[in-house]
Amino acid sequence: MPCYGWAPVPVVLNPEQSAAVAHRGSALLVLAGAGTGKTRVITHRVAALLDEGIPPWRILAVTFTNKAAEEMRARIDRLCEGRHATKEIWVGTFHSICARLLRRFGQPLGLSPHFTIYDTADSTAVMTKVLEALDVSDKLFTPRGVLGWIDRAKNRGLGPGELDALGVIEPVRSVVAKAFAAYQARLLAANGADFGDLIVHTVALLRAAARPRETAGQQLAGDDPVRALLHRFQHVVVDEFQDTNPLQAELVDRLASHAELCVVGDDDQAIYGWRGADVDQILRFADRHRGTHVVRLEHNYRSTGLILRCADAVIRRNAGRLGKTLWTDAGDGDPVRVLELPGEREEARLVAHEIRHAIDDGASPDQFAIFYRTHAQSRVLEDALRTAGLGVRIVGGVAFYERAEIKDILSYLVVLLNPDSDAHLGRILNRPARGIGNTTIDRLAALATARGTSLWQVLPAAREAGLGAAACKKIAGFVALIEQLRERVAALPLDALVAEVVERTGYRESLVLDGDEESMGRLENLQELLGNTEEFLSEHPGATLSDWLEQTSLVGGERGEGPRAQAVTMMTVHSAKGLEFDEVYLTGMEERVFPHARVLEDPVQMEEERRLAYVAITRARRKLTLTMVARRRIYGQLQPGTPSRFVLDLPREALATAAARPRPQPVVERPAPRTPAWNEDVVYDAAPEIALEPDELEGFHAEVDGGVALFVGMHVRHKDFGIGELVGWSGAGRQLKFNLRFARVGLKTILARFCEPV
DNA sequence: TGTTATTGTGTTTTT
DNA sequence: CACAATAACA
Repeated sequence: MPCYGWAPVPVVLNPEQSAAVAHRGSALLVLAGAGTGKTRVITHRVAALLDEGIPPWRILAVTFTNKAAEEMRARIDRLCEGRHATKEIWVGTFHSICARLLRRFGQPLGLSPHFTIYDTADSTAVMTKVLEALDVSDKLFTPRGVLGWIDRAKNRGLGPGELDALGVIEPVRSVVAKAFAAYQARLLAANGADFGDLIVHTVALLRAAARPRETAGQQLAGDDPVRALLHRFQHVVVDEFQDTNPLQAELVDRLASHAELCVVGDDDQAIYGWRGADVDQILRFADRHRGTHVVRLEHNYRSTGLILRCADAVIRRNAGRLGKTLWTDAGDGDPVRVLELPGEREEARLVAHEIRHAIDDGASPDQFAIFYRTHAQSRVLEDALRTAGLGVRIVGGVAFYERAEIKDILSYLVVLLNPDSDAHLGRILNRPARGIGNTTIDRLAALATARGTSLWQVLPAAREAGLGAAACKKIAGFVALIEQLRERVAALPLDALVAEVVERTGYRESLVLDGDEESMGRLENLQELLGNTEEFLSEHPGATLSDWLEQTSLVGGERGEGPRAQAVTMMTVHSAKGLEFDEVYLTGMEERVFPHARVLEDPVQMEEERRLAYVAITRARRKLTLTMVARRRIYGQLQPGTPSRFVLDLPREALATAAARPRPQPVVERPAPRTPAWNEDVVYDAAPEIALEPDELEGFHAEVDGGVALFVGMHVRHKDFGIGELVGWSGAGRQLKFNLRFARVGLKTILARFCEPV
């Protein structure tokens, strides 16, 4: 992830940052507010360690997202400028680091080096089979629900027999326990691991290696490489520590068992509680590590004063926080805007329209970001941006890699490396249709179960499964196809291999023969997959199939074409964590959207939602616009929208108003020095004094006349006066009047029908 | 056995 | 409203 535009970051580290960089000799906890130079501290710390002579391979840096890992590596490289072999530093996400370790050392656990990482869809497919076999009510036990319990168990390091700790009540507990065990057995037999397993298995390895040798078994004795791993790292740095779950915390502790540990985090940005993350990890860190040194970073270098005021107004209403207050010396900056529009199309058009104009005036597209709470909101926005001729880059999104045709081809690729992966083999056996029907597959699966082997193993024995000659012939053809392709894996470069799979399996041909619109779309998607593969190969020369599969399962994707600098970025607020942009549009600021309908009843989740809003606001450097709509389509039904409580929490003097009220001066003031709240009782901020009443928002309402969304600040052309800025309006229809400010003639009130939108 | 129509069904967020 | 799972068809 590049650095977006300018940043008013001082050349020299401030005293707190320096302290965090320089501290040695005990565990270090850096409590770093948004935009306070957290990544800077980490990268400088790593660079300093290298300068002190620590070998790069003895340093480990862990992040949560691949974007963060990429950026961190890039910044370390830049800082070290060829002075050190930075390639040898281990930088990665929890999951990628664990996958790497398991490929190398996972054999004792039953994982071969080419084990398959199961994504959510793969796991669901397996669990569906498991529940069918258990013959339990599929109303009461959905694959998703059971997997949810299993995931929660894994996040806390619990096995099928330890579900009590989760507080699962009885009929559920025993069913989940059975399903859990059966699911793990299937995954292991298929040489597969789901996301949670990556951590679970790695911790198991490290636990075993840490035990005294006599109990650890033969193969772990002596020059055990895993044991060596425990001594490998001298320094471990963990970013976004507030989002670790208990098992990940154990993983960190073990990897750092002979290292100095530095964790960086912000309790106000903990937004992954639903995934098992537990802020307690950060709260209890000092208890687990004696002599922990704590550094707090509160000086914000990212955002302007009024943006920070808004952020503070939102987050201060949370009770359970350590209580930081960000401050800046950057000045107020532009007021934050709140705009209401009639519907989501208008909302999208407004955003597109404004960005279009800014770009026409010379702004760079990558300065802009559009955030939303859920992916479902992205579609309308994407359409509007494309209509406005803007390049779009969508992070995550209605995942490209989850589309049927993509999953099919990727399943072929998985099978080429790991034919025992039943879930993937079962998926492609008859895709494209080659006359291997469900009954055939069911019988083969039954035989595999009876023999305790994988599906692939029984394919040559199709006859013994009671199948007719025709079916056997087709199976044999399929086996031959896969085996031919397997021979090509080592022979072809990655992109050629993928192309060959699309071709030789007859997949492309079947789509071409179909010829309808949908199939054409699928063909395009396959083309895009090929493009992504080529891009990956050029970024990672010599990458193997294994590398590519890991990338697709762990990294997910970005959608959009063209160079990044030419595109506006769209993403969920969750994906935005850790990033920053000059100008941010935060859309869908309505109750039931953000905060999401599902959290309204639960105060704990509501606090997380509030932190999410805080994260969103603090991404903006210079300009922040919040939009909300009067009516939104949910479930295909028009639903009235009410302003988000987070909007109502904003201090009115930080907002742009229709009446262009004189702007007050106060920035967030430097807070009085406070004794560190660390490990004491939580500090509660004083009650907020200013907040918006719902009716105060009226001045912001935008309206639509003739299909054009109106909003304060938009530009309008008049044939005599030229271009003017809209400062307000009155009336409606033919009587709609604009209050406009023109550069030459100043303020004018003009009938709207004499003006046209620019 | 494979394709198509219909009826449910359900939606946060991610590695 | 979309999409998936099911039912009815060819």
